[in-house]
Amino acid sequence: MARPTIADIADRAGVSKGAVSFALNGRPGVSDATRARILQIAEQMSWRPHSAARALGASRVDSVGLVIARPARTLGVEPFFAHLLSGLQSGLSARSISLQLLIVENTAAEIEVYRRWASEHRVDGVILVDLTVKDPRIDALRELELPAVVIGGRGGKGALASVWADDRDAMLSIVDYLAALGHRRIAHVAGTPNFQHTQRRIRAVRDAAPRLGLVDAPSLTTDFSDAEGAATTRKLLSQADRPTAIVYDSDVMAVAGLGVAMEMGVSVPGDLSIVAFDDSILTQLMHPALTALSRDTFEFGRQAAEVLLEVVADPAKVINLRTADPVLTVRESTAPPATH
Amino acid sequence: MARPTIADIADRAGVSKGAVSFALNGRPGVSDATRARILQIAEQMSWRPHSAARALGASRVDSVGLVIARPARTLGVEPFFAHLLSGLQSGLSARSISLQLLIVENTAAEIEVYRRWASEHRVDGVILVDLTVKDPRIDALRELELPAVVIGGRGGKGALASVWADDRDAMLSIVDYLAALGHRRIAHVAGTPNFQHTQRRIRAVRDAAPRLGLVDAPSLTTDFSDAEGAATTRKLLSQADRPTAIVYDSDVMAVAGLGVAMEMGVSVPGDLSIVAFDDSILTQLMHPALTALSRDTFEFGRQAAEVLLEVVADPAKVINLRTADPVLTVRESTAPPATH
DNA sequence: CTGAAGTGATAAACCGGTATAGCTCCTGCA
DNA sequence: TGCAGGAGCTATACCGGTTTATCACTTCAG
Repeated sequence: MARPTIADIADRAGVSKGAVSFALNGRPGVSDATRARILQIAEQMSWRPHSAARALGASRVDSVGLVIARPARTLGVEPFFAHLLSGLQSGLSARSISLQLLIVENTAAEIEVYRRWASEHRVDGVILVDLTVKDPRIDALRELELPAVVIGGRGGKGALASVWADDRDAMLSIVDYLAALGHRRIAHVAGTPNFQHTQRRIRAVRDAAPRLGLVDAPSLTTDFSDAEGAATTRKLLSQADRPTAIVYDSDVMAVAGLGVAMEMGVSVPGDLSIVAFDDSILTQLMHPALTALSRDTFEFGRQAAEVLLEVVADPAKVINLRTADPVLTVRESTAPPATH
Repeated sequence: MARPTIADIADRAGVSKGAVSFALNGRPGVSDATRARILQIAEQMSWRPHSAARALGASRVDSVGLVIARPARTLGVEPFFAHLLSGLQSGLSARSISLQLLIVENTAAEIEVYRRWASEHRVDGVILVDLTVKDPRIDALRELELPAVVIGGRGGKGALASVWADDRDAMLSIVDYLAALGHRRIAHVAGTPNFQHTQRRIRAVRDAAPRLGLVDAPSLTTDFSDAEGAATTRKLLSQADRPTAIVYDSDVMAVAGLGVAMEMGVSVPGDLSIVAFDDSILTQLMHPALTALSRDTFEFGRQAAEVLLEVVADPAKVINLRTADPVLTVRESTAPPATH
């Protein structure tokens, strides 16, 4: 017999389909002896529930979705998503819930996917990444009544559950460290301005500047690409009063920045300190290796999965979980500024 | 009405459920007029099929799976999977088939996933990557009767469909180019020896050596990590007769190798030419930018998706599709060897 | 004029589970 | 002795589609 159904098990055990269902789902209604017998037969026939049948009856599909709205070209270089995925799966596998992944070009397409998933009952809930200012996805998901958890930002006014890290504190820890080394001209090469976390990081730099006596602390926004990271660095290093330290919002941009420094004959960390707001193997492949802020992205994903499952189980619940703070891993790209 | 079913549509149209099903699936049994009316009502009620219900009835779930058996840590740096995913989706989205992604630690876990997916009817077929010599997954999938397409290798003796690129020709194009530049001492830092493509590349180097008059052409295997890439490079460059050119099986190892060369005072491309057997943004971030073999991974994924859908539709079909040959993108890391 | 074939539809079975109403014992208590 | 109540199980409806058997009716060939 290729793929046994509960009817087959019921036959063999000499009981009804209902009894088998009760036994397999650990609910009352069968004696311990019968339950044991049924479980043994199921095991022996290597029975597994047909996911579609279960979904149809129980109106849950044991599957959650993740849509990433970024051009594929910029993906993959950053290990962020790979780690996040692993973490998510680790959190989901406990209850053997599967993950649907979709990469789309933009937010409009992403919302369209949610709409389709909701109407086709393909997922029980979704995970939101790259939260933007006034993010249209929040309203869309609420309207669709699709359970969701936001990663890396707050889910709007009491709307969606979220798992977030404190970007502000993280950025402050970087700027504090650089200031302690003696830097007073610190620049910030930021990401896309419409991302919430970009805004928070920019604000953190701006707010810290007076307290630390920074002469100048500009935040320049980019599109997160290596090209703009390089171009912005070139601009910064061409100024009369060039910064003695630059903080990059991503490791890719930091690497691009390092390349520009070398190309312009600016020594790192002698003339310029570099910090990446994100860690990966990239930062360690460089010479000098880059000082970077390490986040436990795997754990991040794991927690997000758990929160999502809670929200799926009880959509009324609103959870805002703050994860462990990221830590600054100091390597070779930071040093006190040259005295002149 | 939140989520209309075909019964609702049938009510409104004044026909039976069956007629609605026929109309929506474009099969005979209803008149053109009725069909048009039903389609219009469905559209107006923004009806979408309930995926589980359809799966249960039609015994296909419109979903395929991809399992990647690699530690998450080594993923993500290479954009290979991100591009492959996008390509796969592009090929699947046409028939709105969704993709299940799972990252696991090893092949045993991967096979376990296939077993589960098959018995739970979660996917119609799977995509296999990282084919090894005597790959146990092939037999497992055949036994499970799960349609599959192999990416980057042949699917065994007439067993599984495959989409593959010619690694041998690609490697030859690299070695030919280096030999034409004048290099006679060429080393090959290969990946894991149990991967089929590693074997093919090693064989290609070995076979080409006599024809090109290479003095020495060792292939050294690694675990694909930056650490082993660096260590192997260190060993090669410490030899009395060090190679004047090194070909790396991955871009990450090539970057690590470049770092070692710099650290040992070996100038690139003056004293050493470097080629990466895989392209990505990484190679372009370096100084010098690395000469690399570019493959159209997106297209690769798209074709794999199409082949898989054909195999799902007709499991008896065996397709072996050879994709476009990769091309060598020459950048700054290759030059004729120094004369001494 | 009759029978065969074709068209456009319906009703009902079915896919493989879950949920529920109801039935049969058995036990305990008044 | 009677009856409430619970344990243990069965029968059946149901989820939302697909598929098949069947049927009424038209058309057309013989």
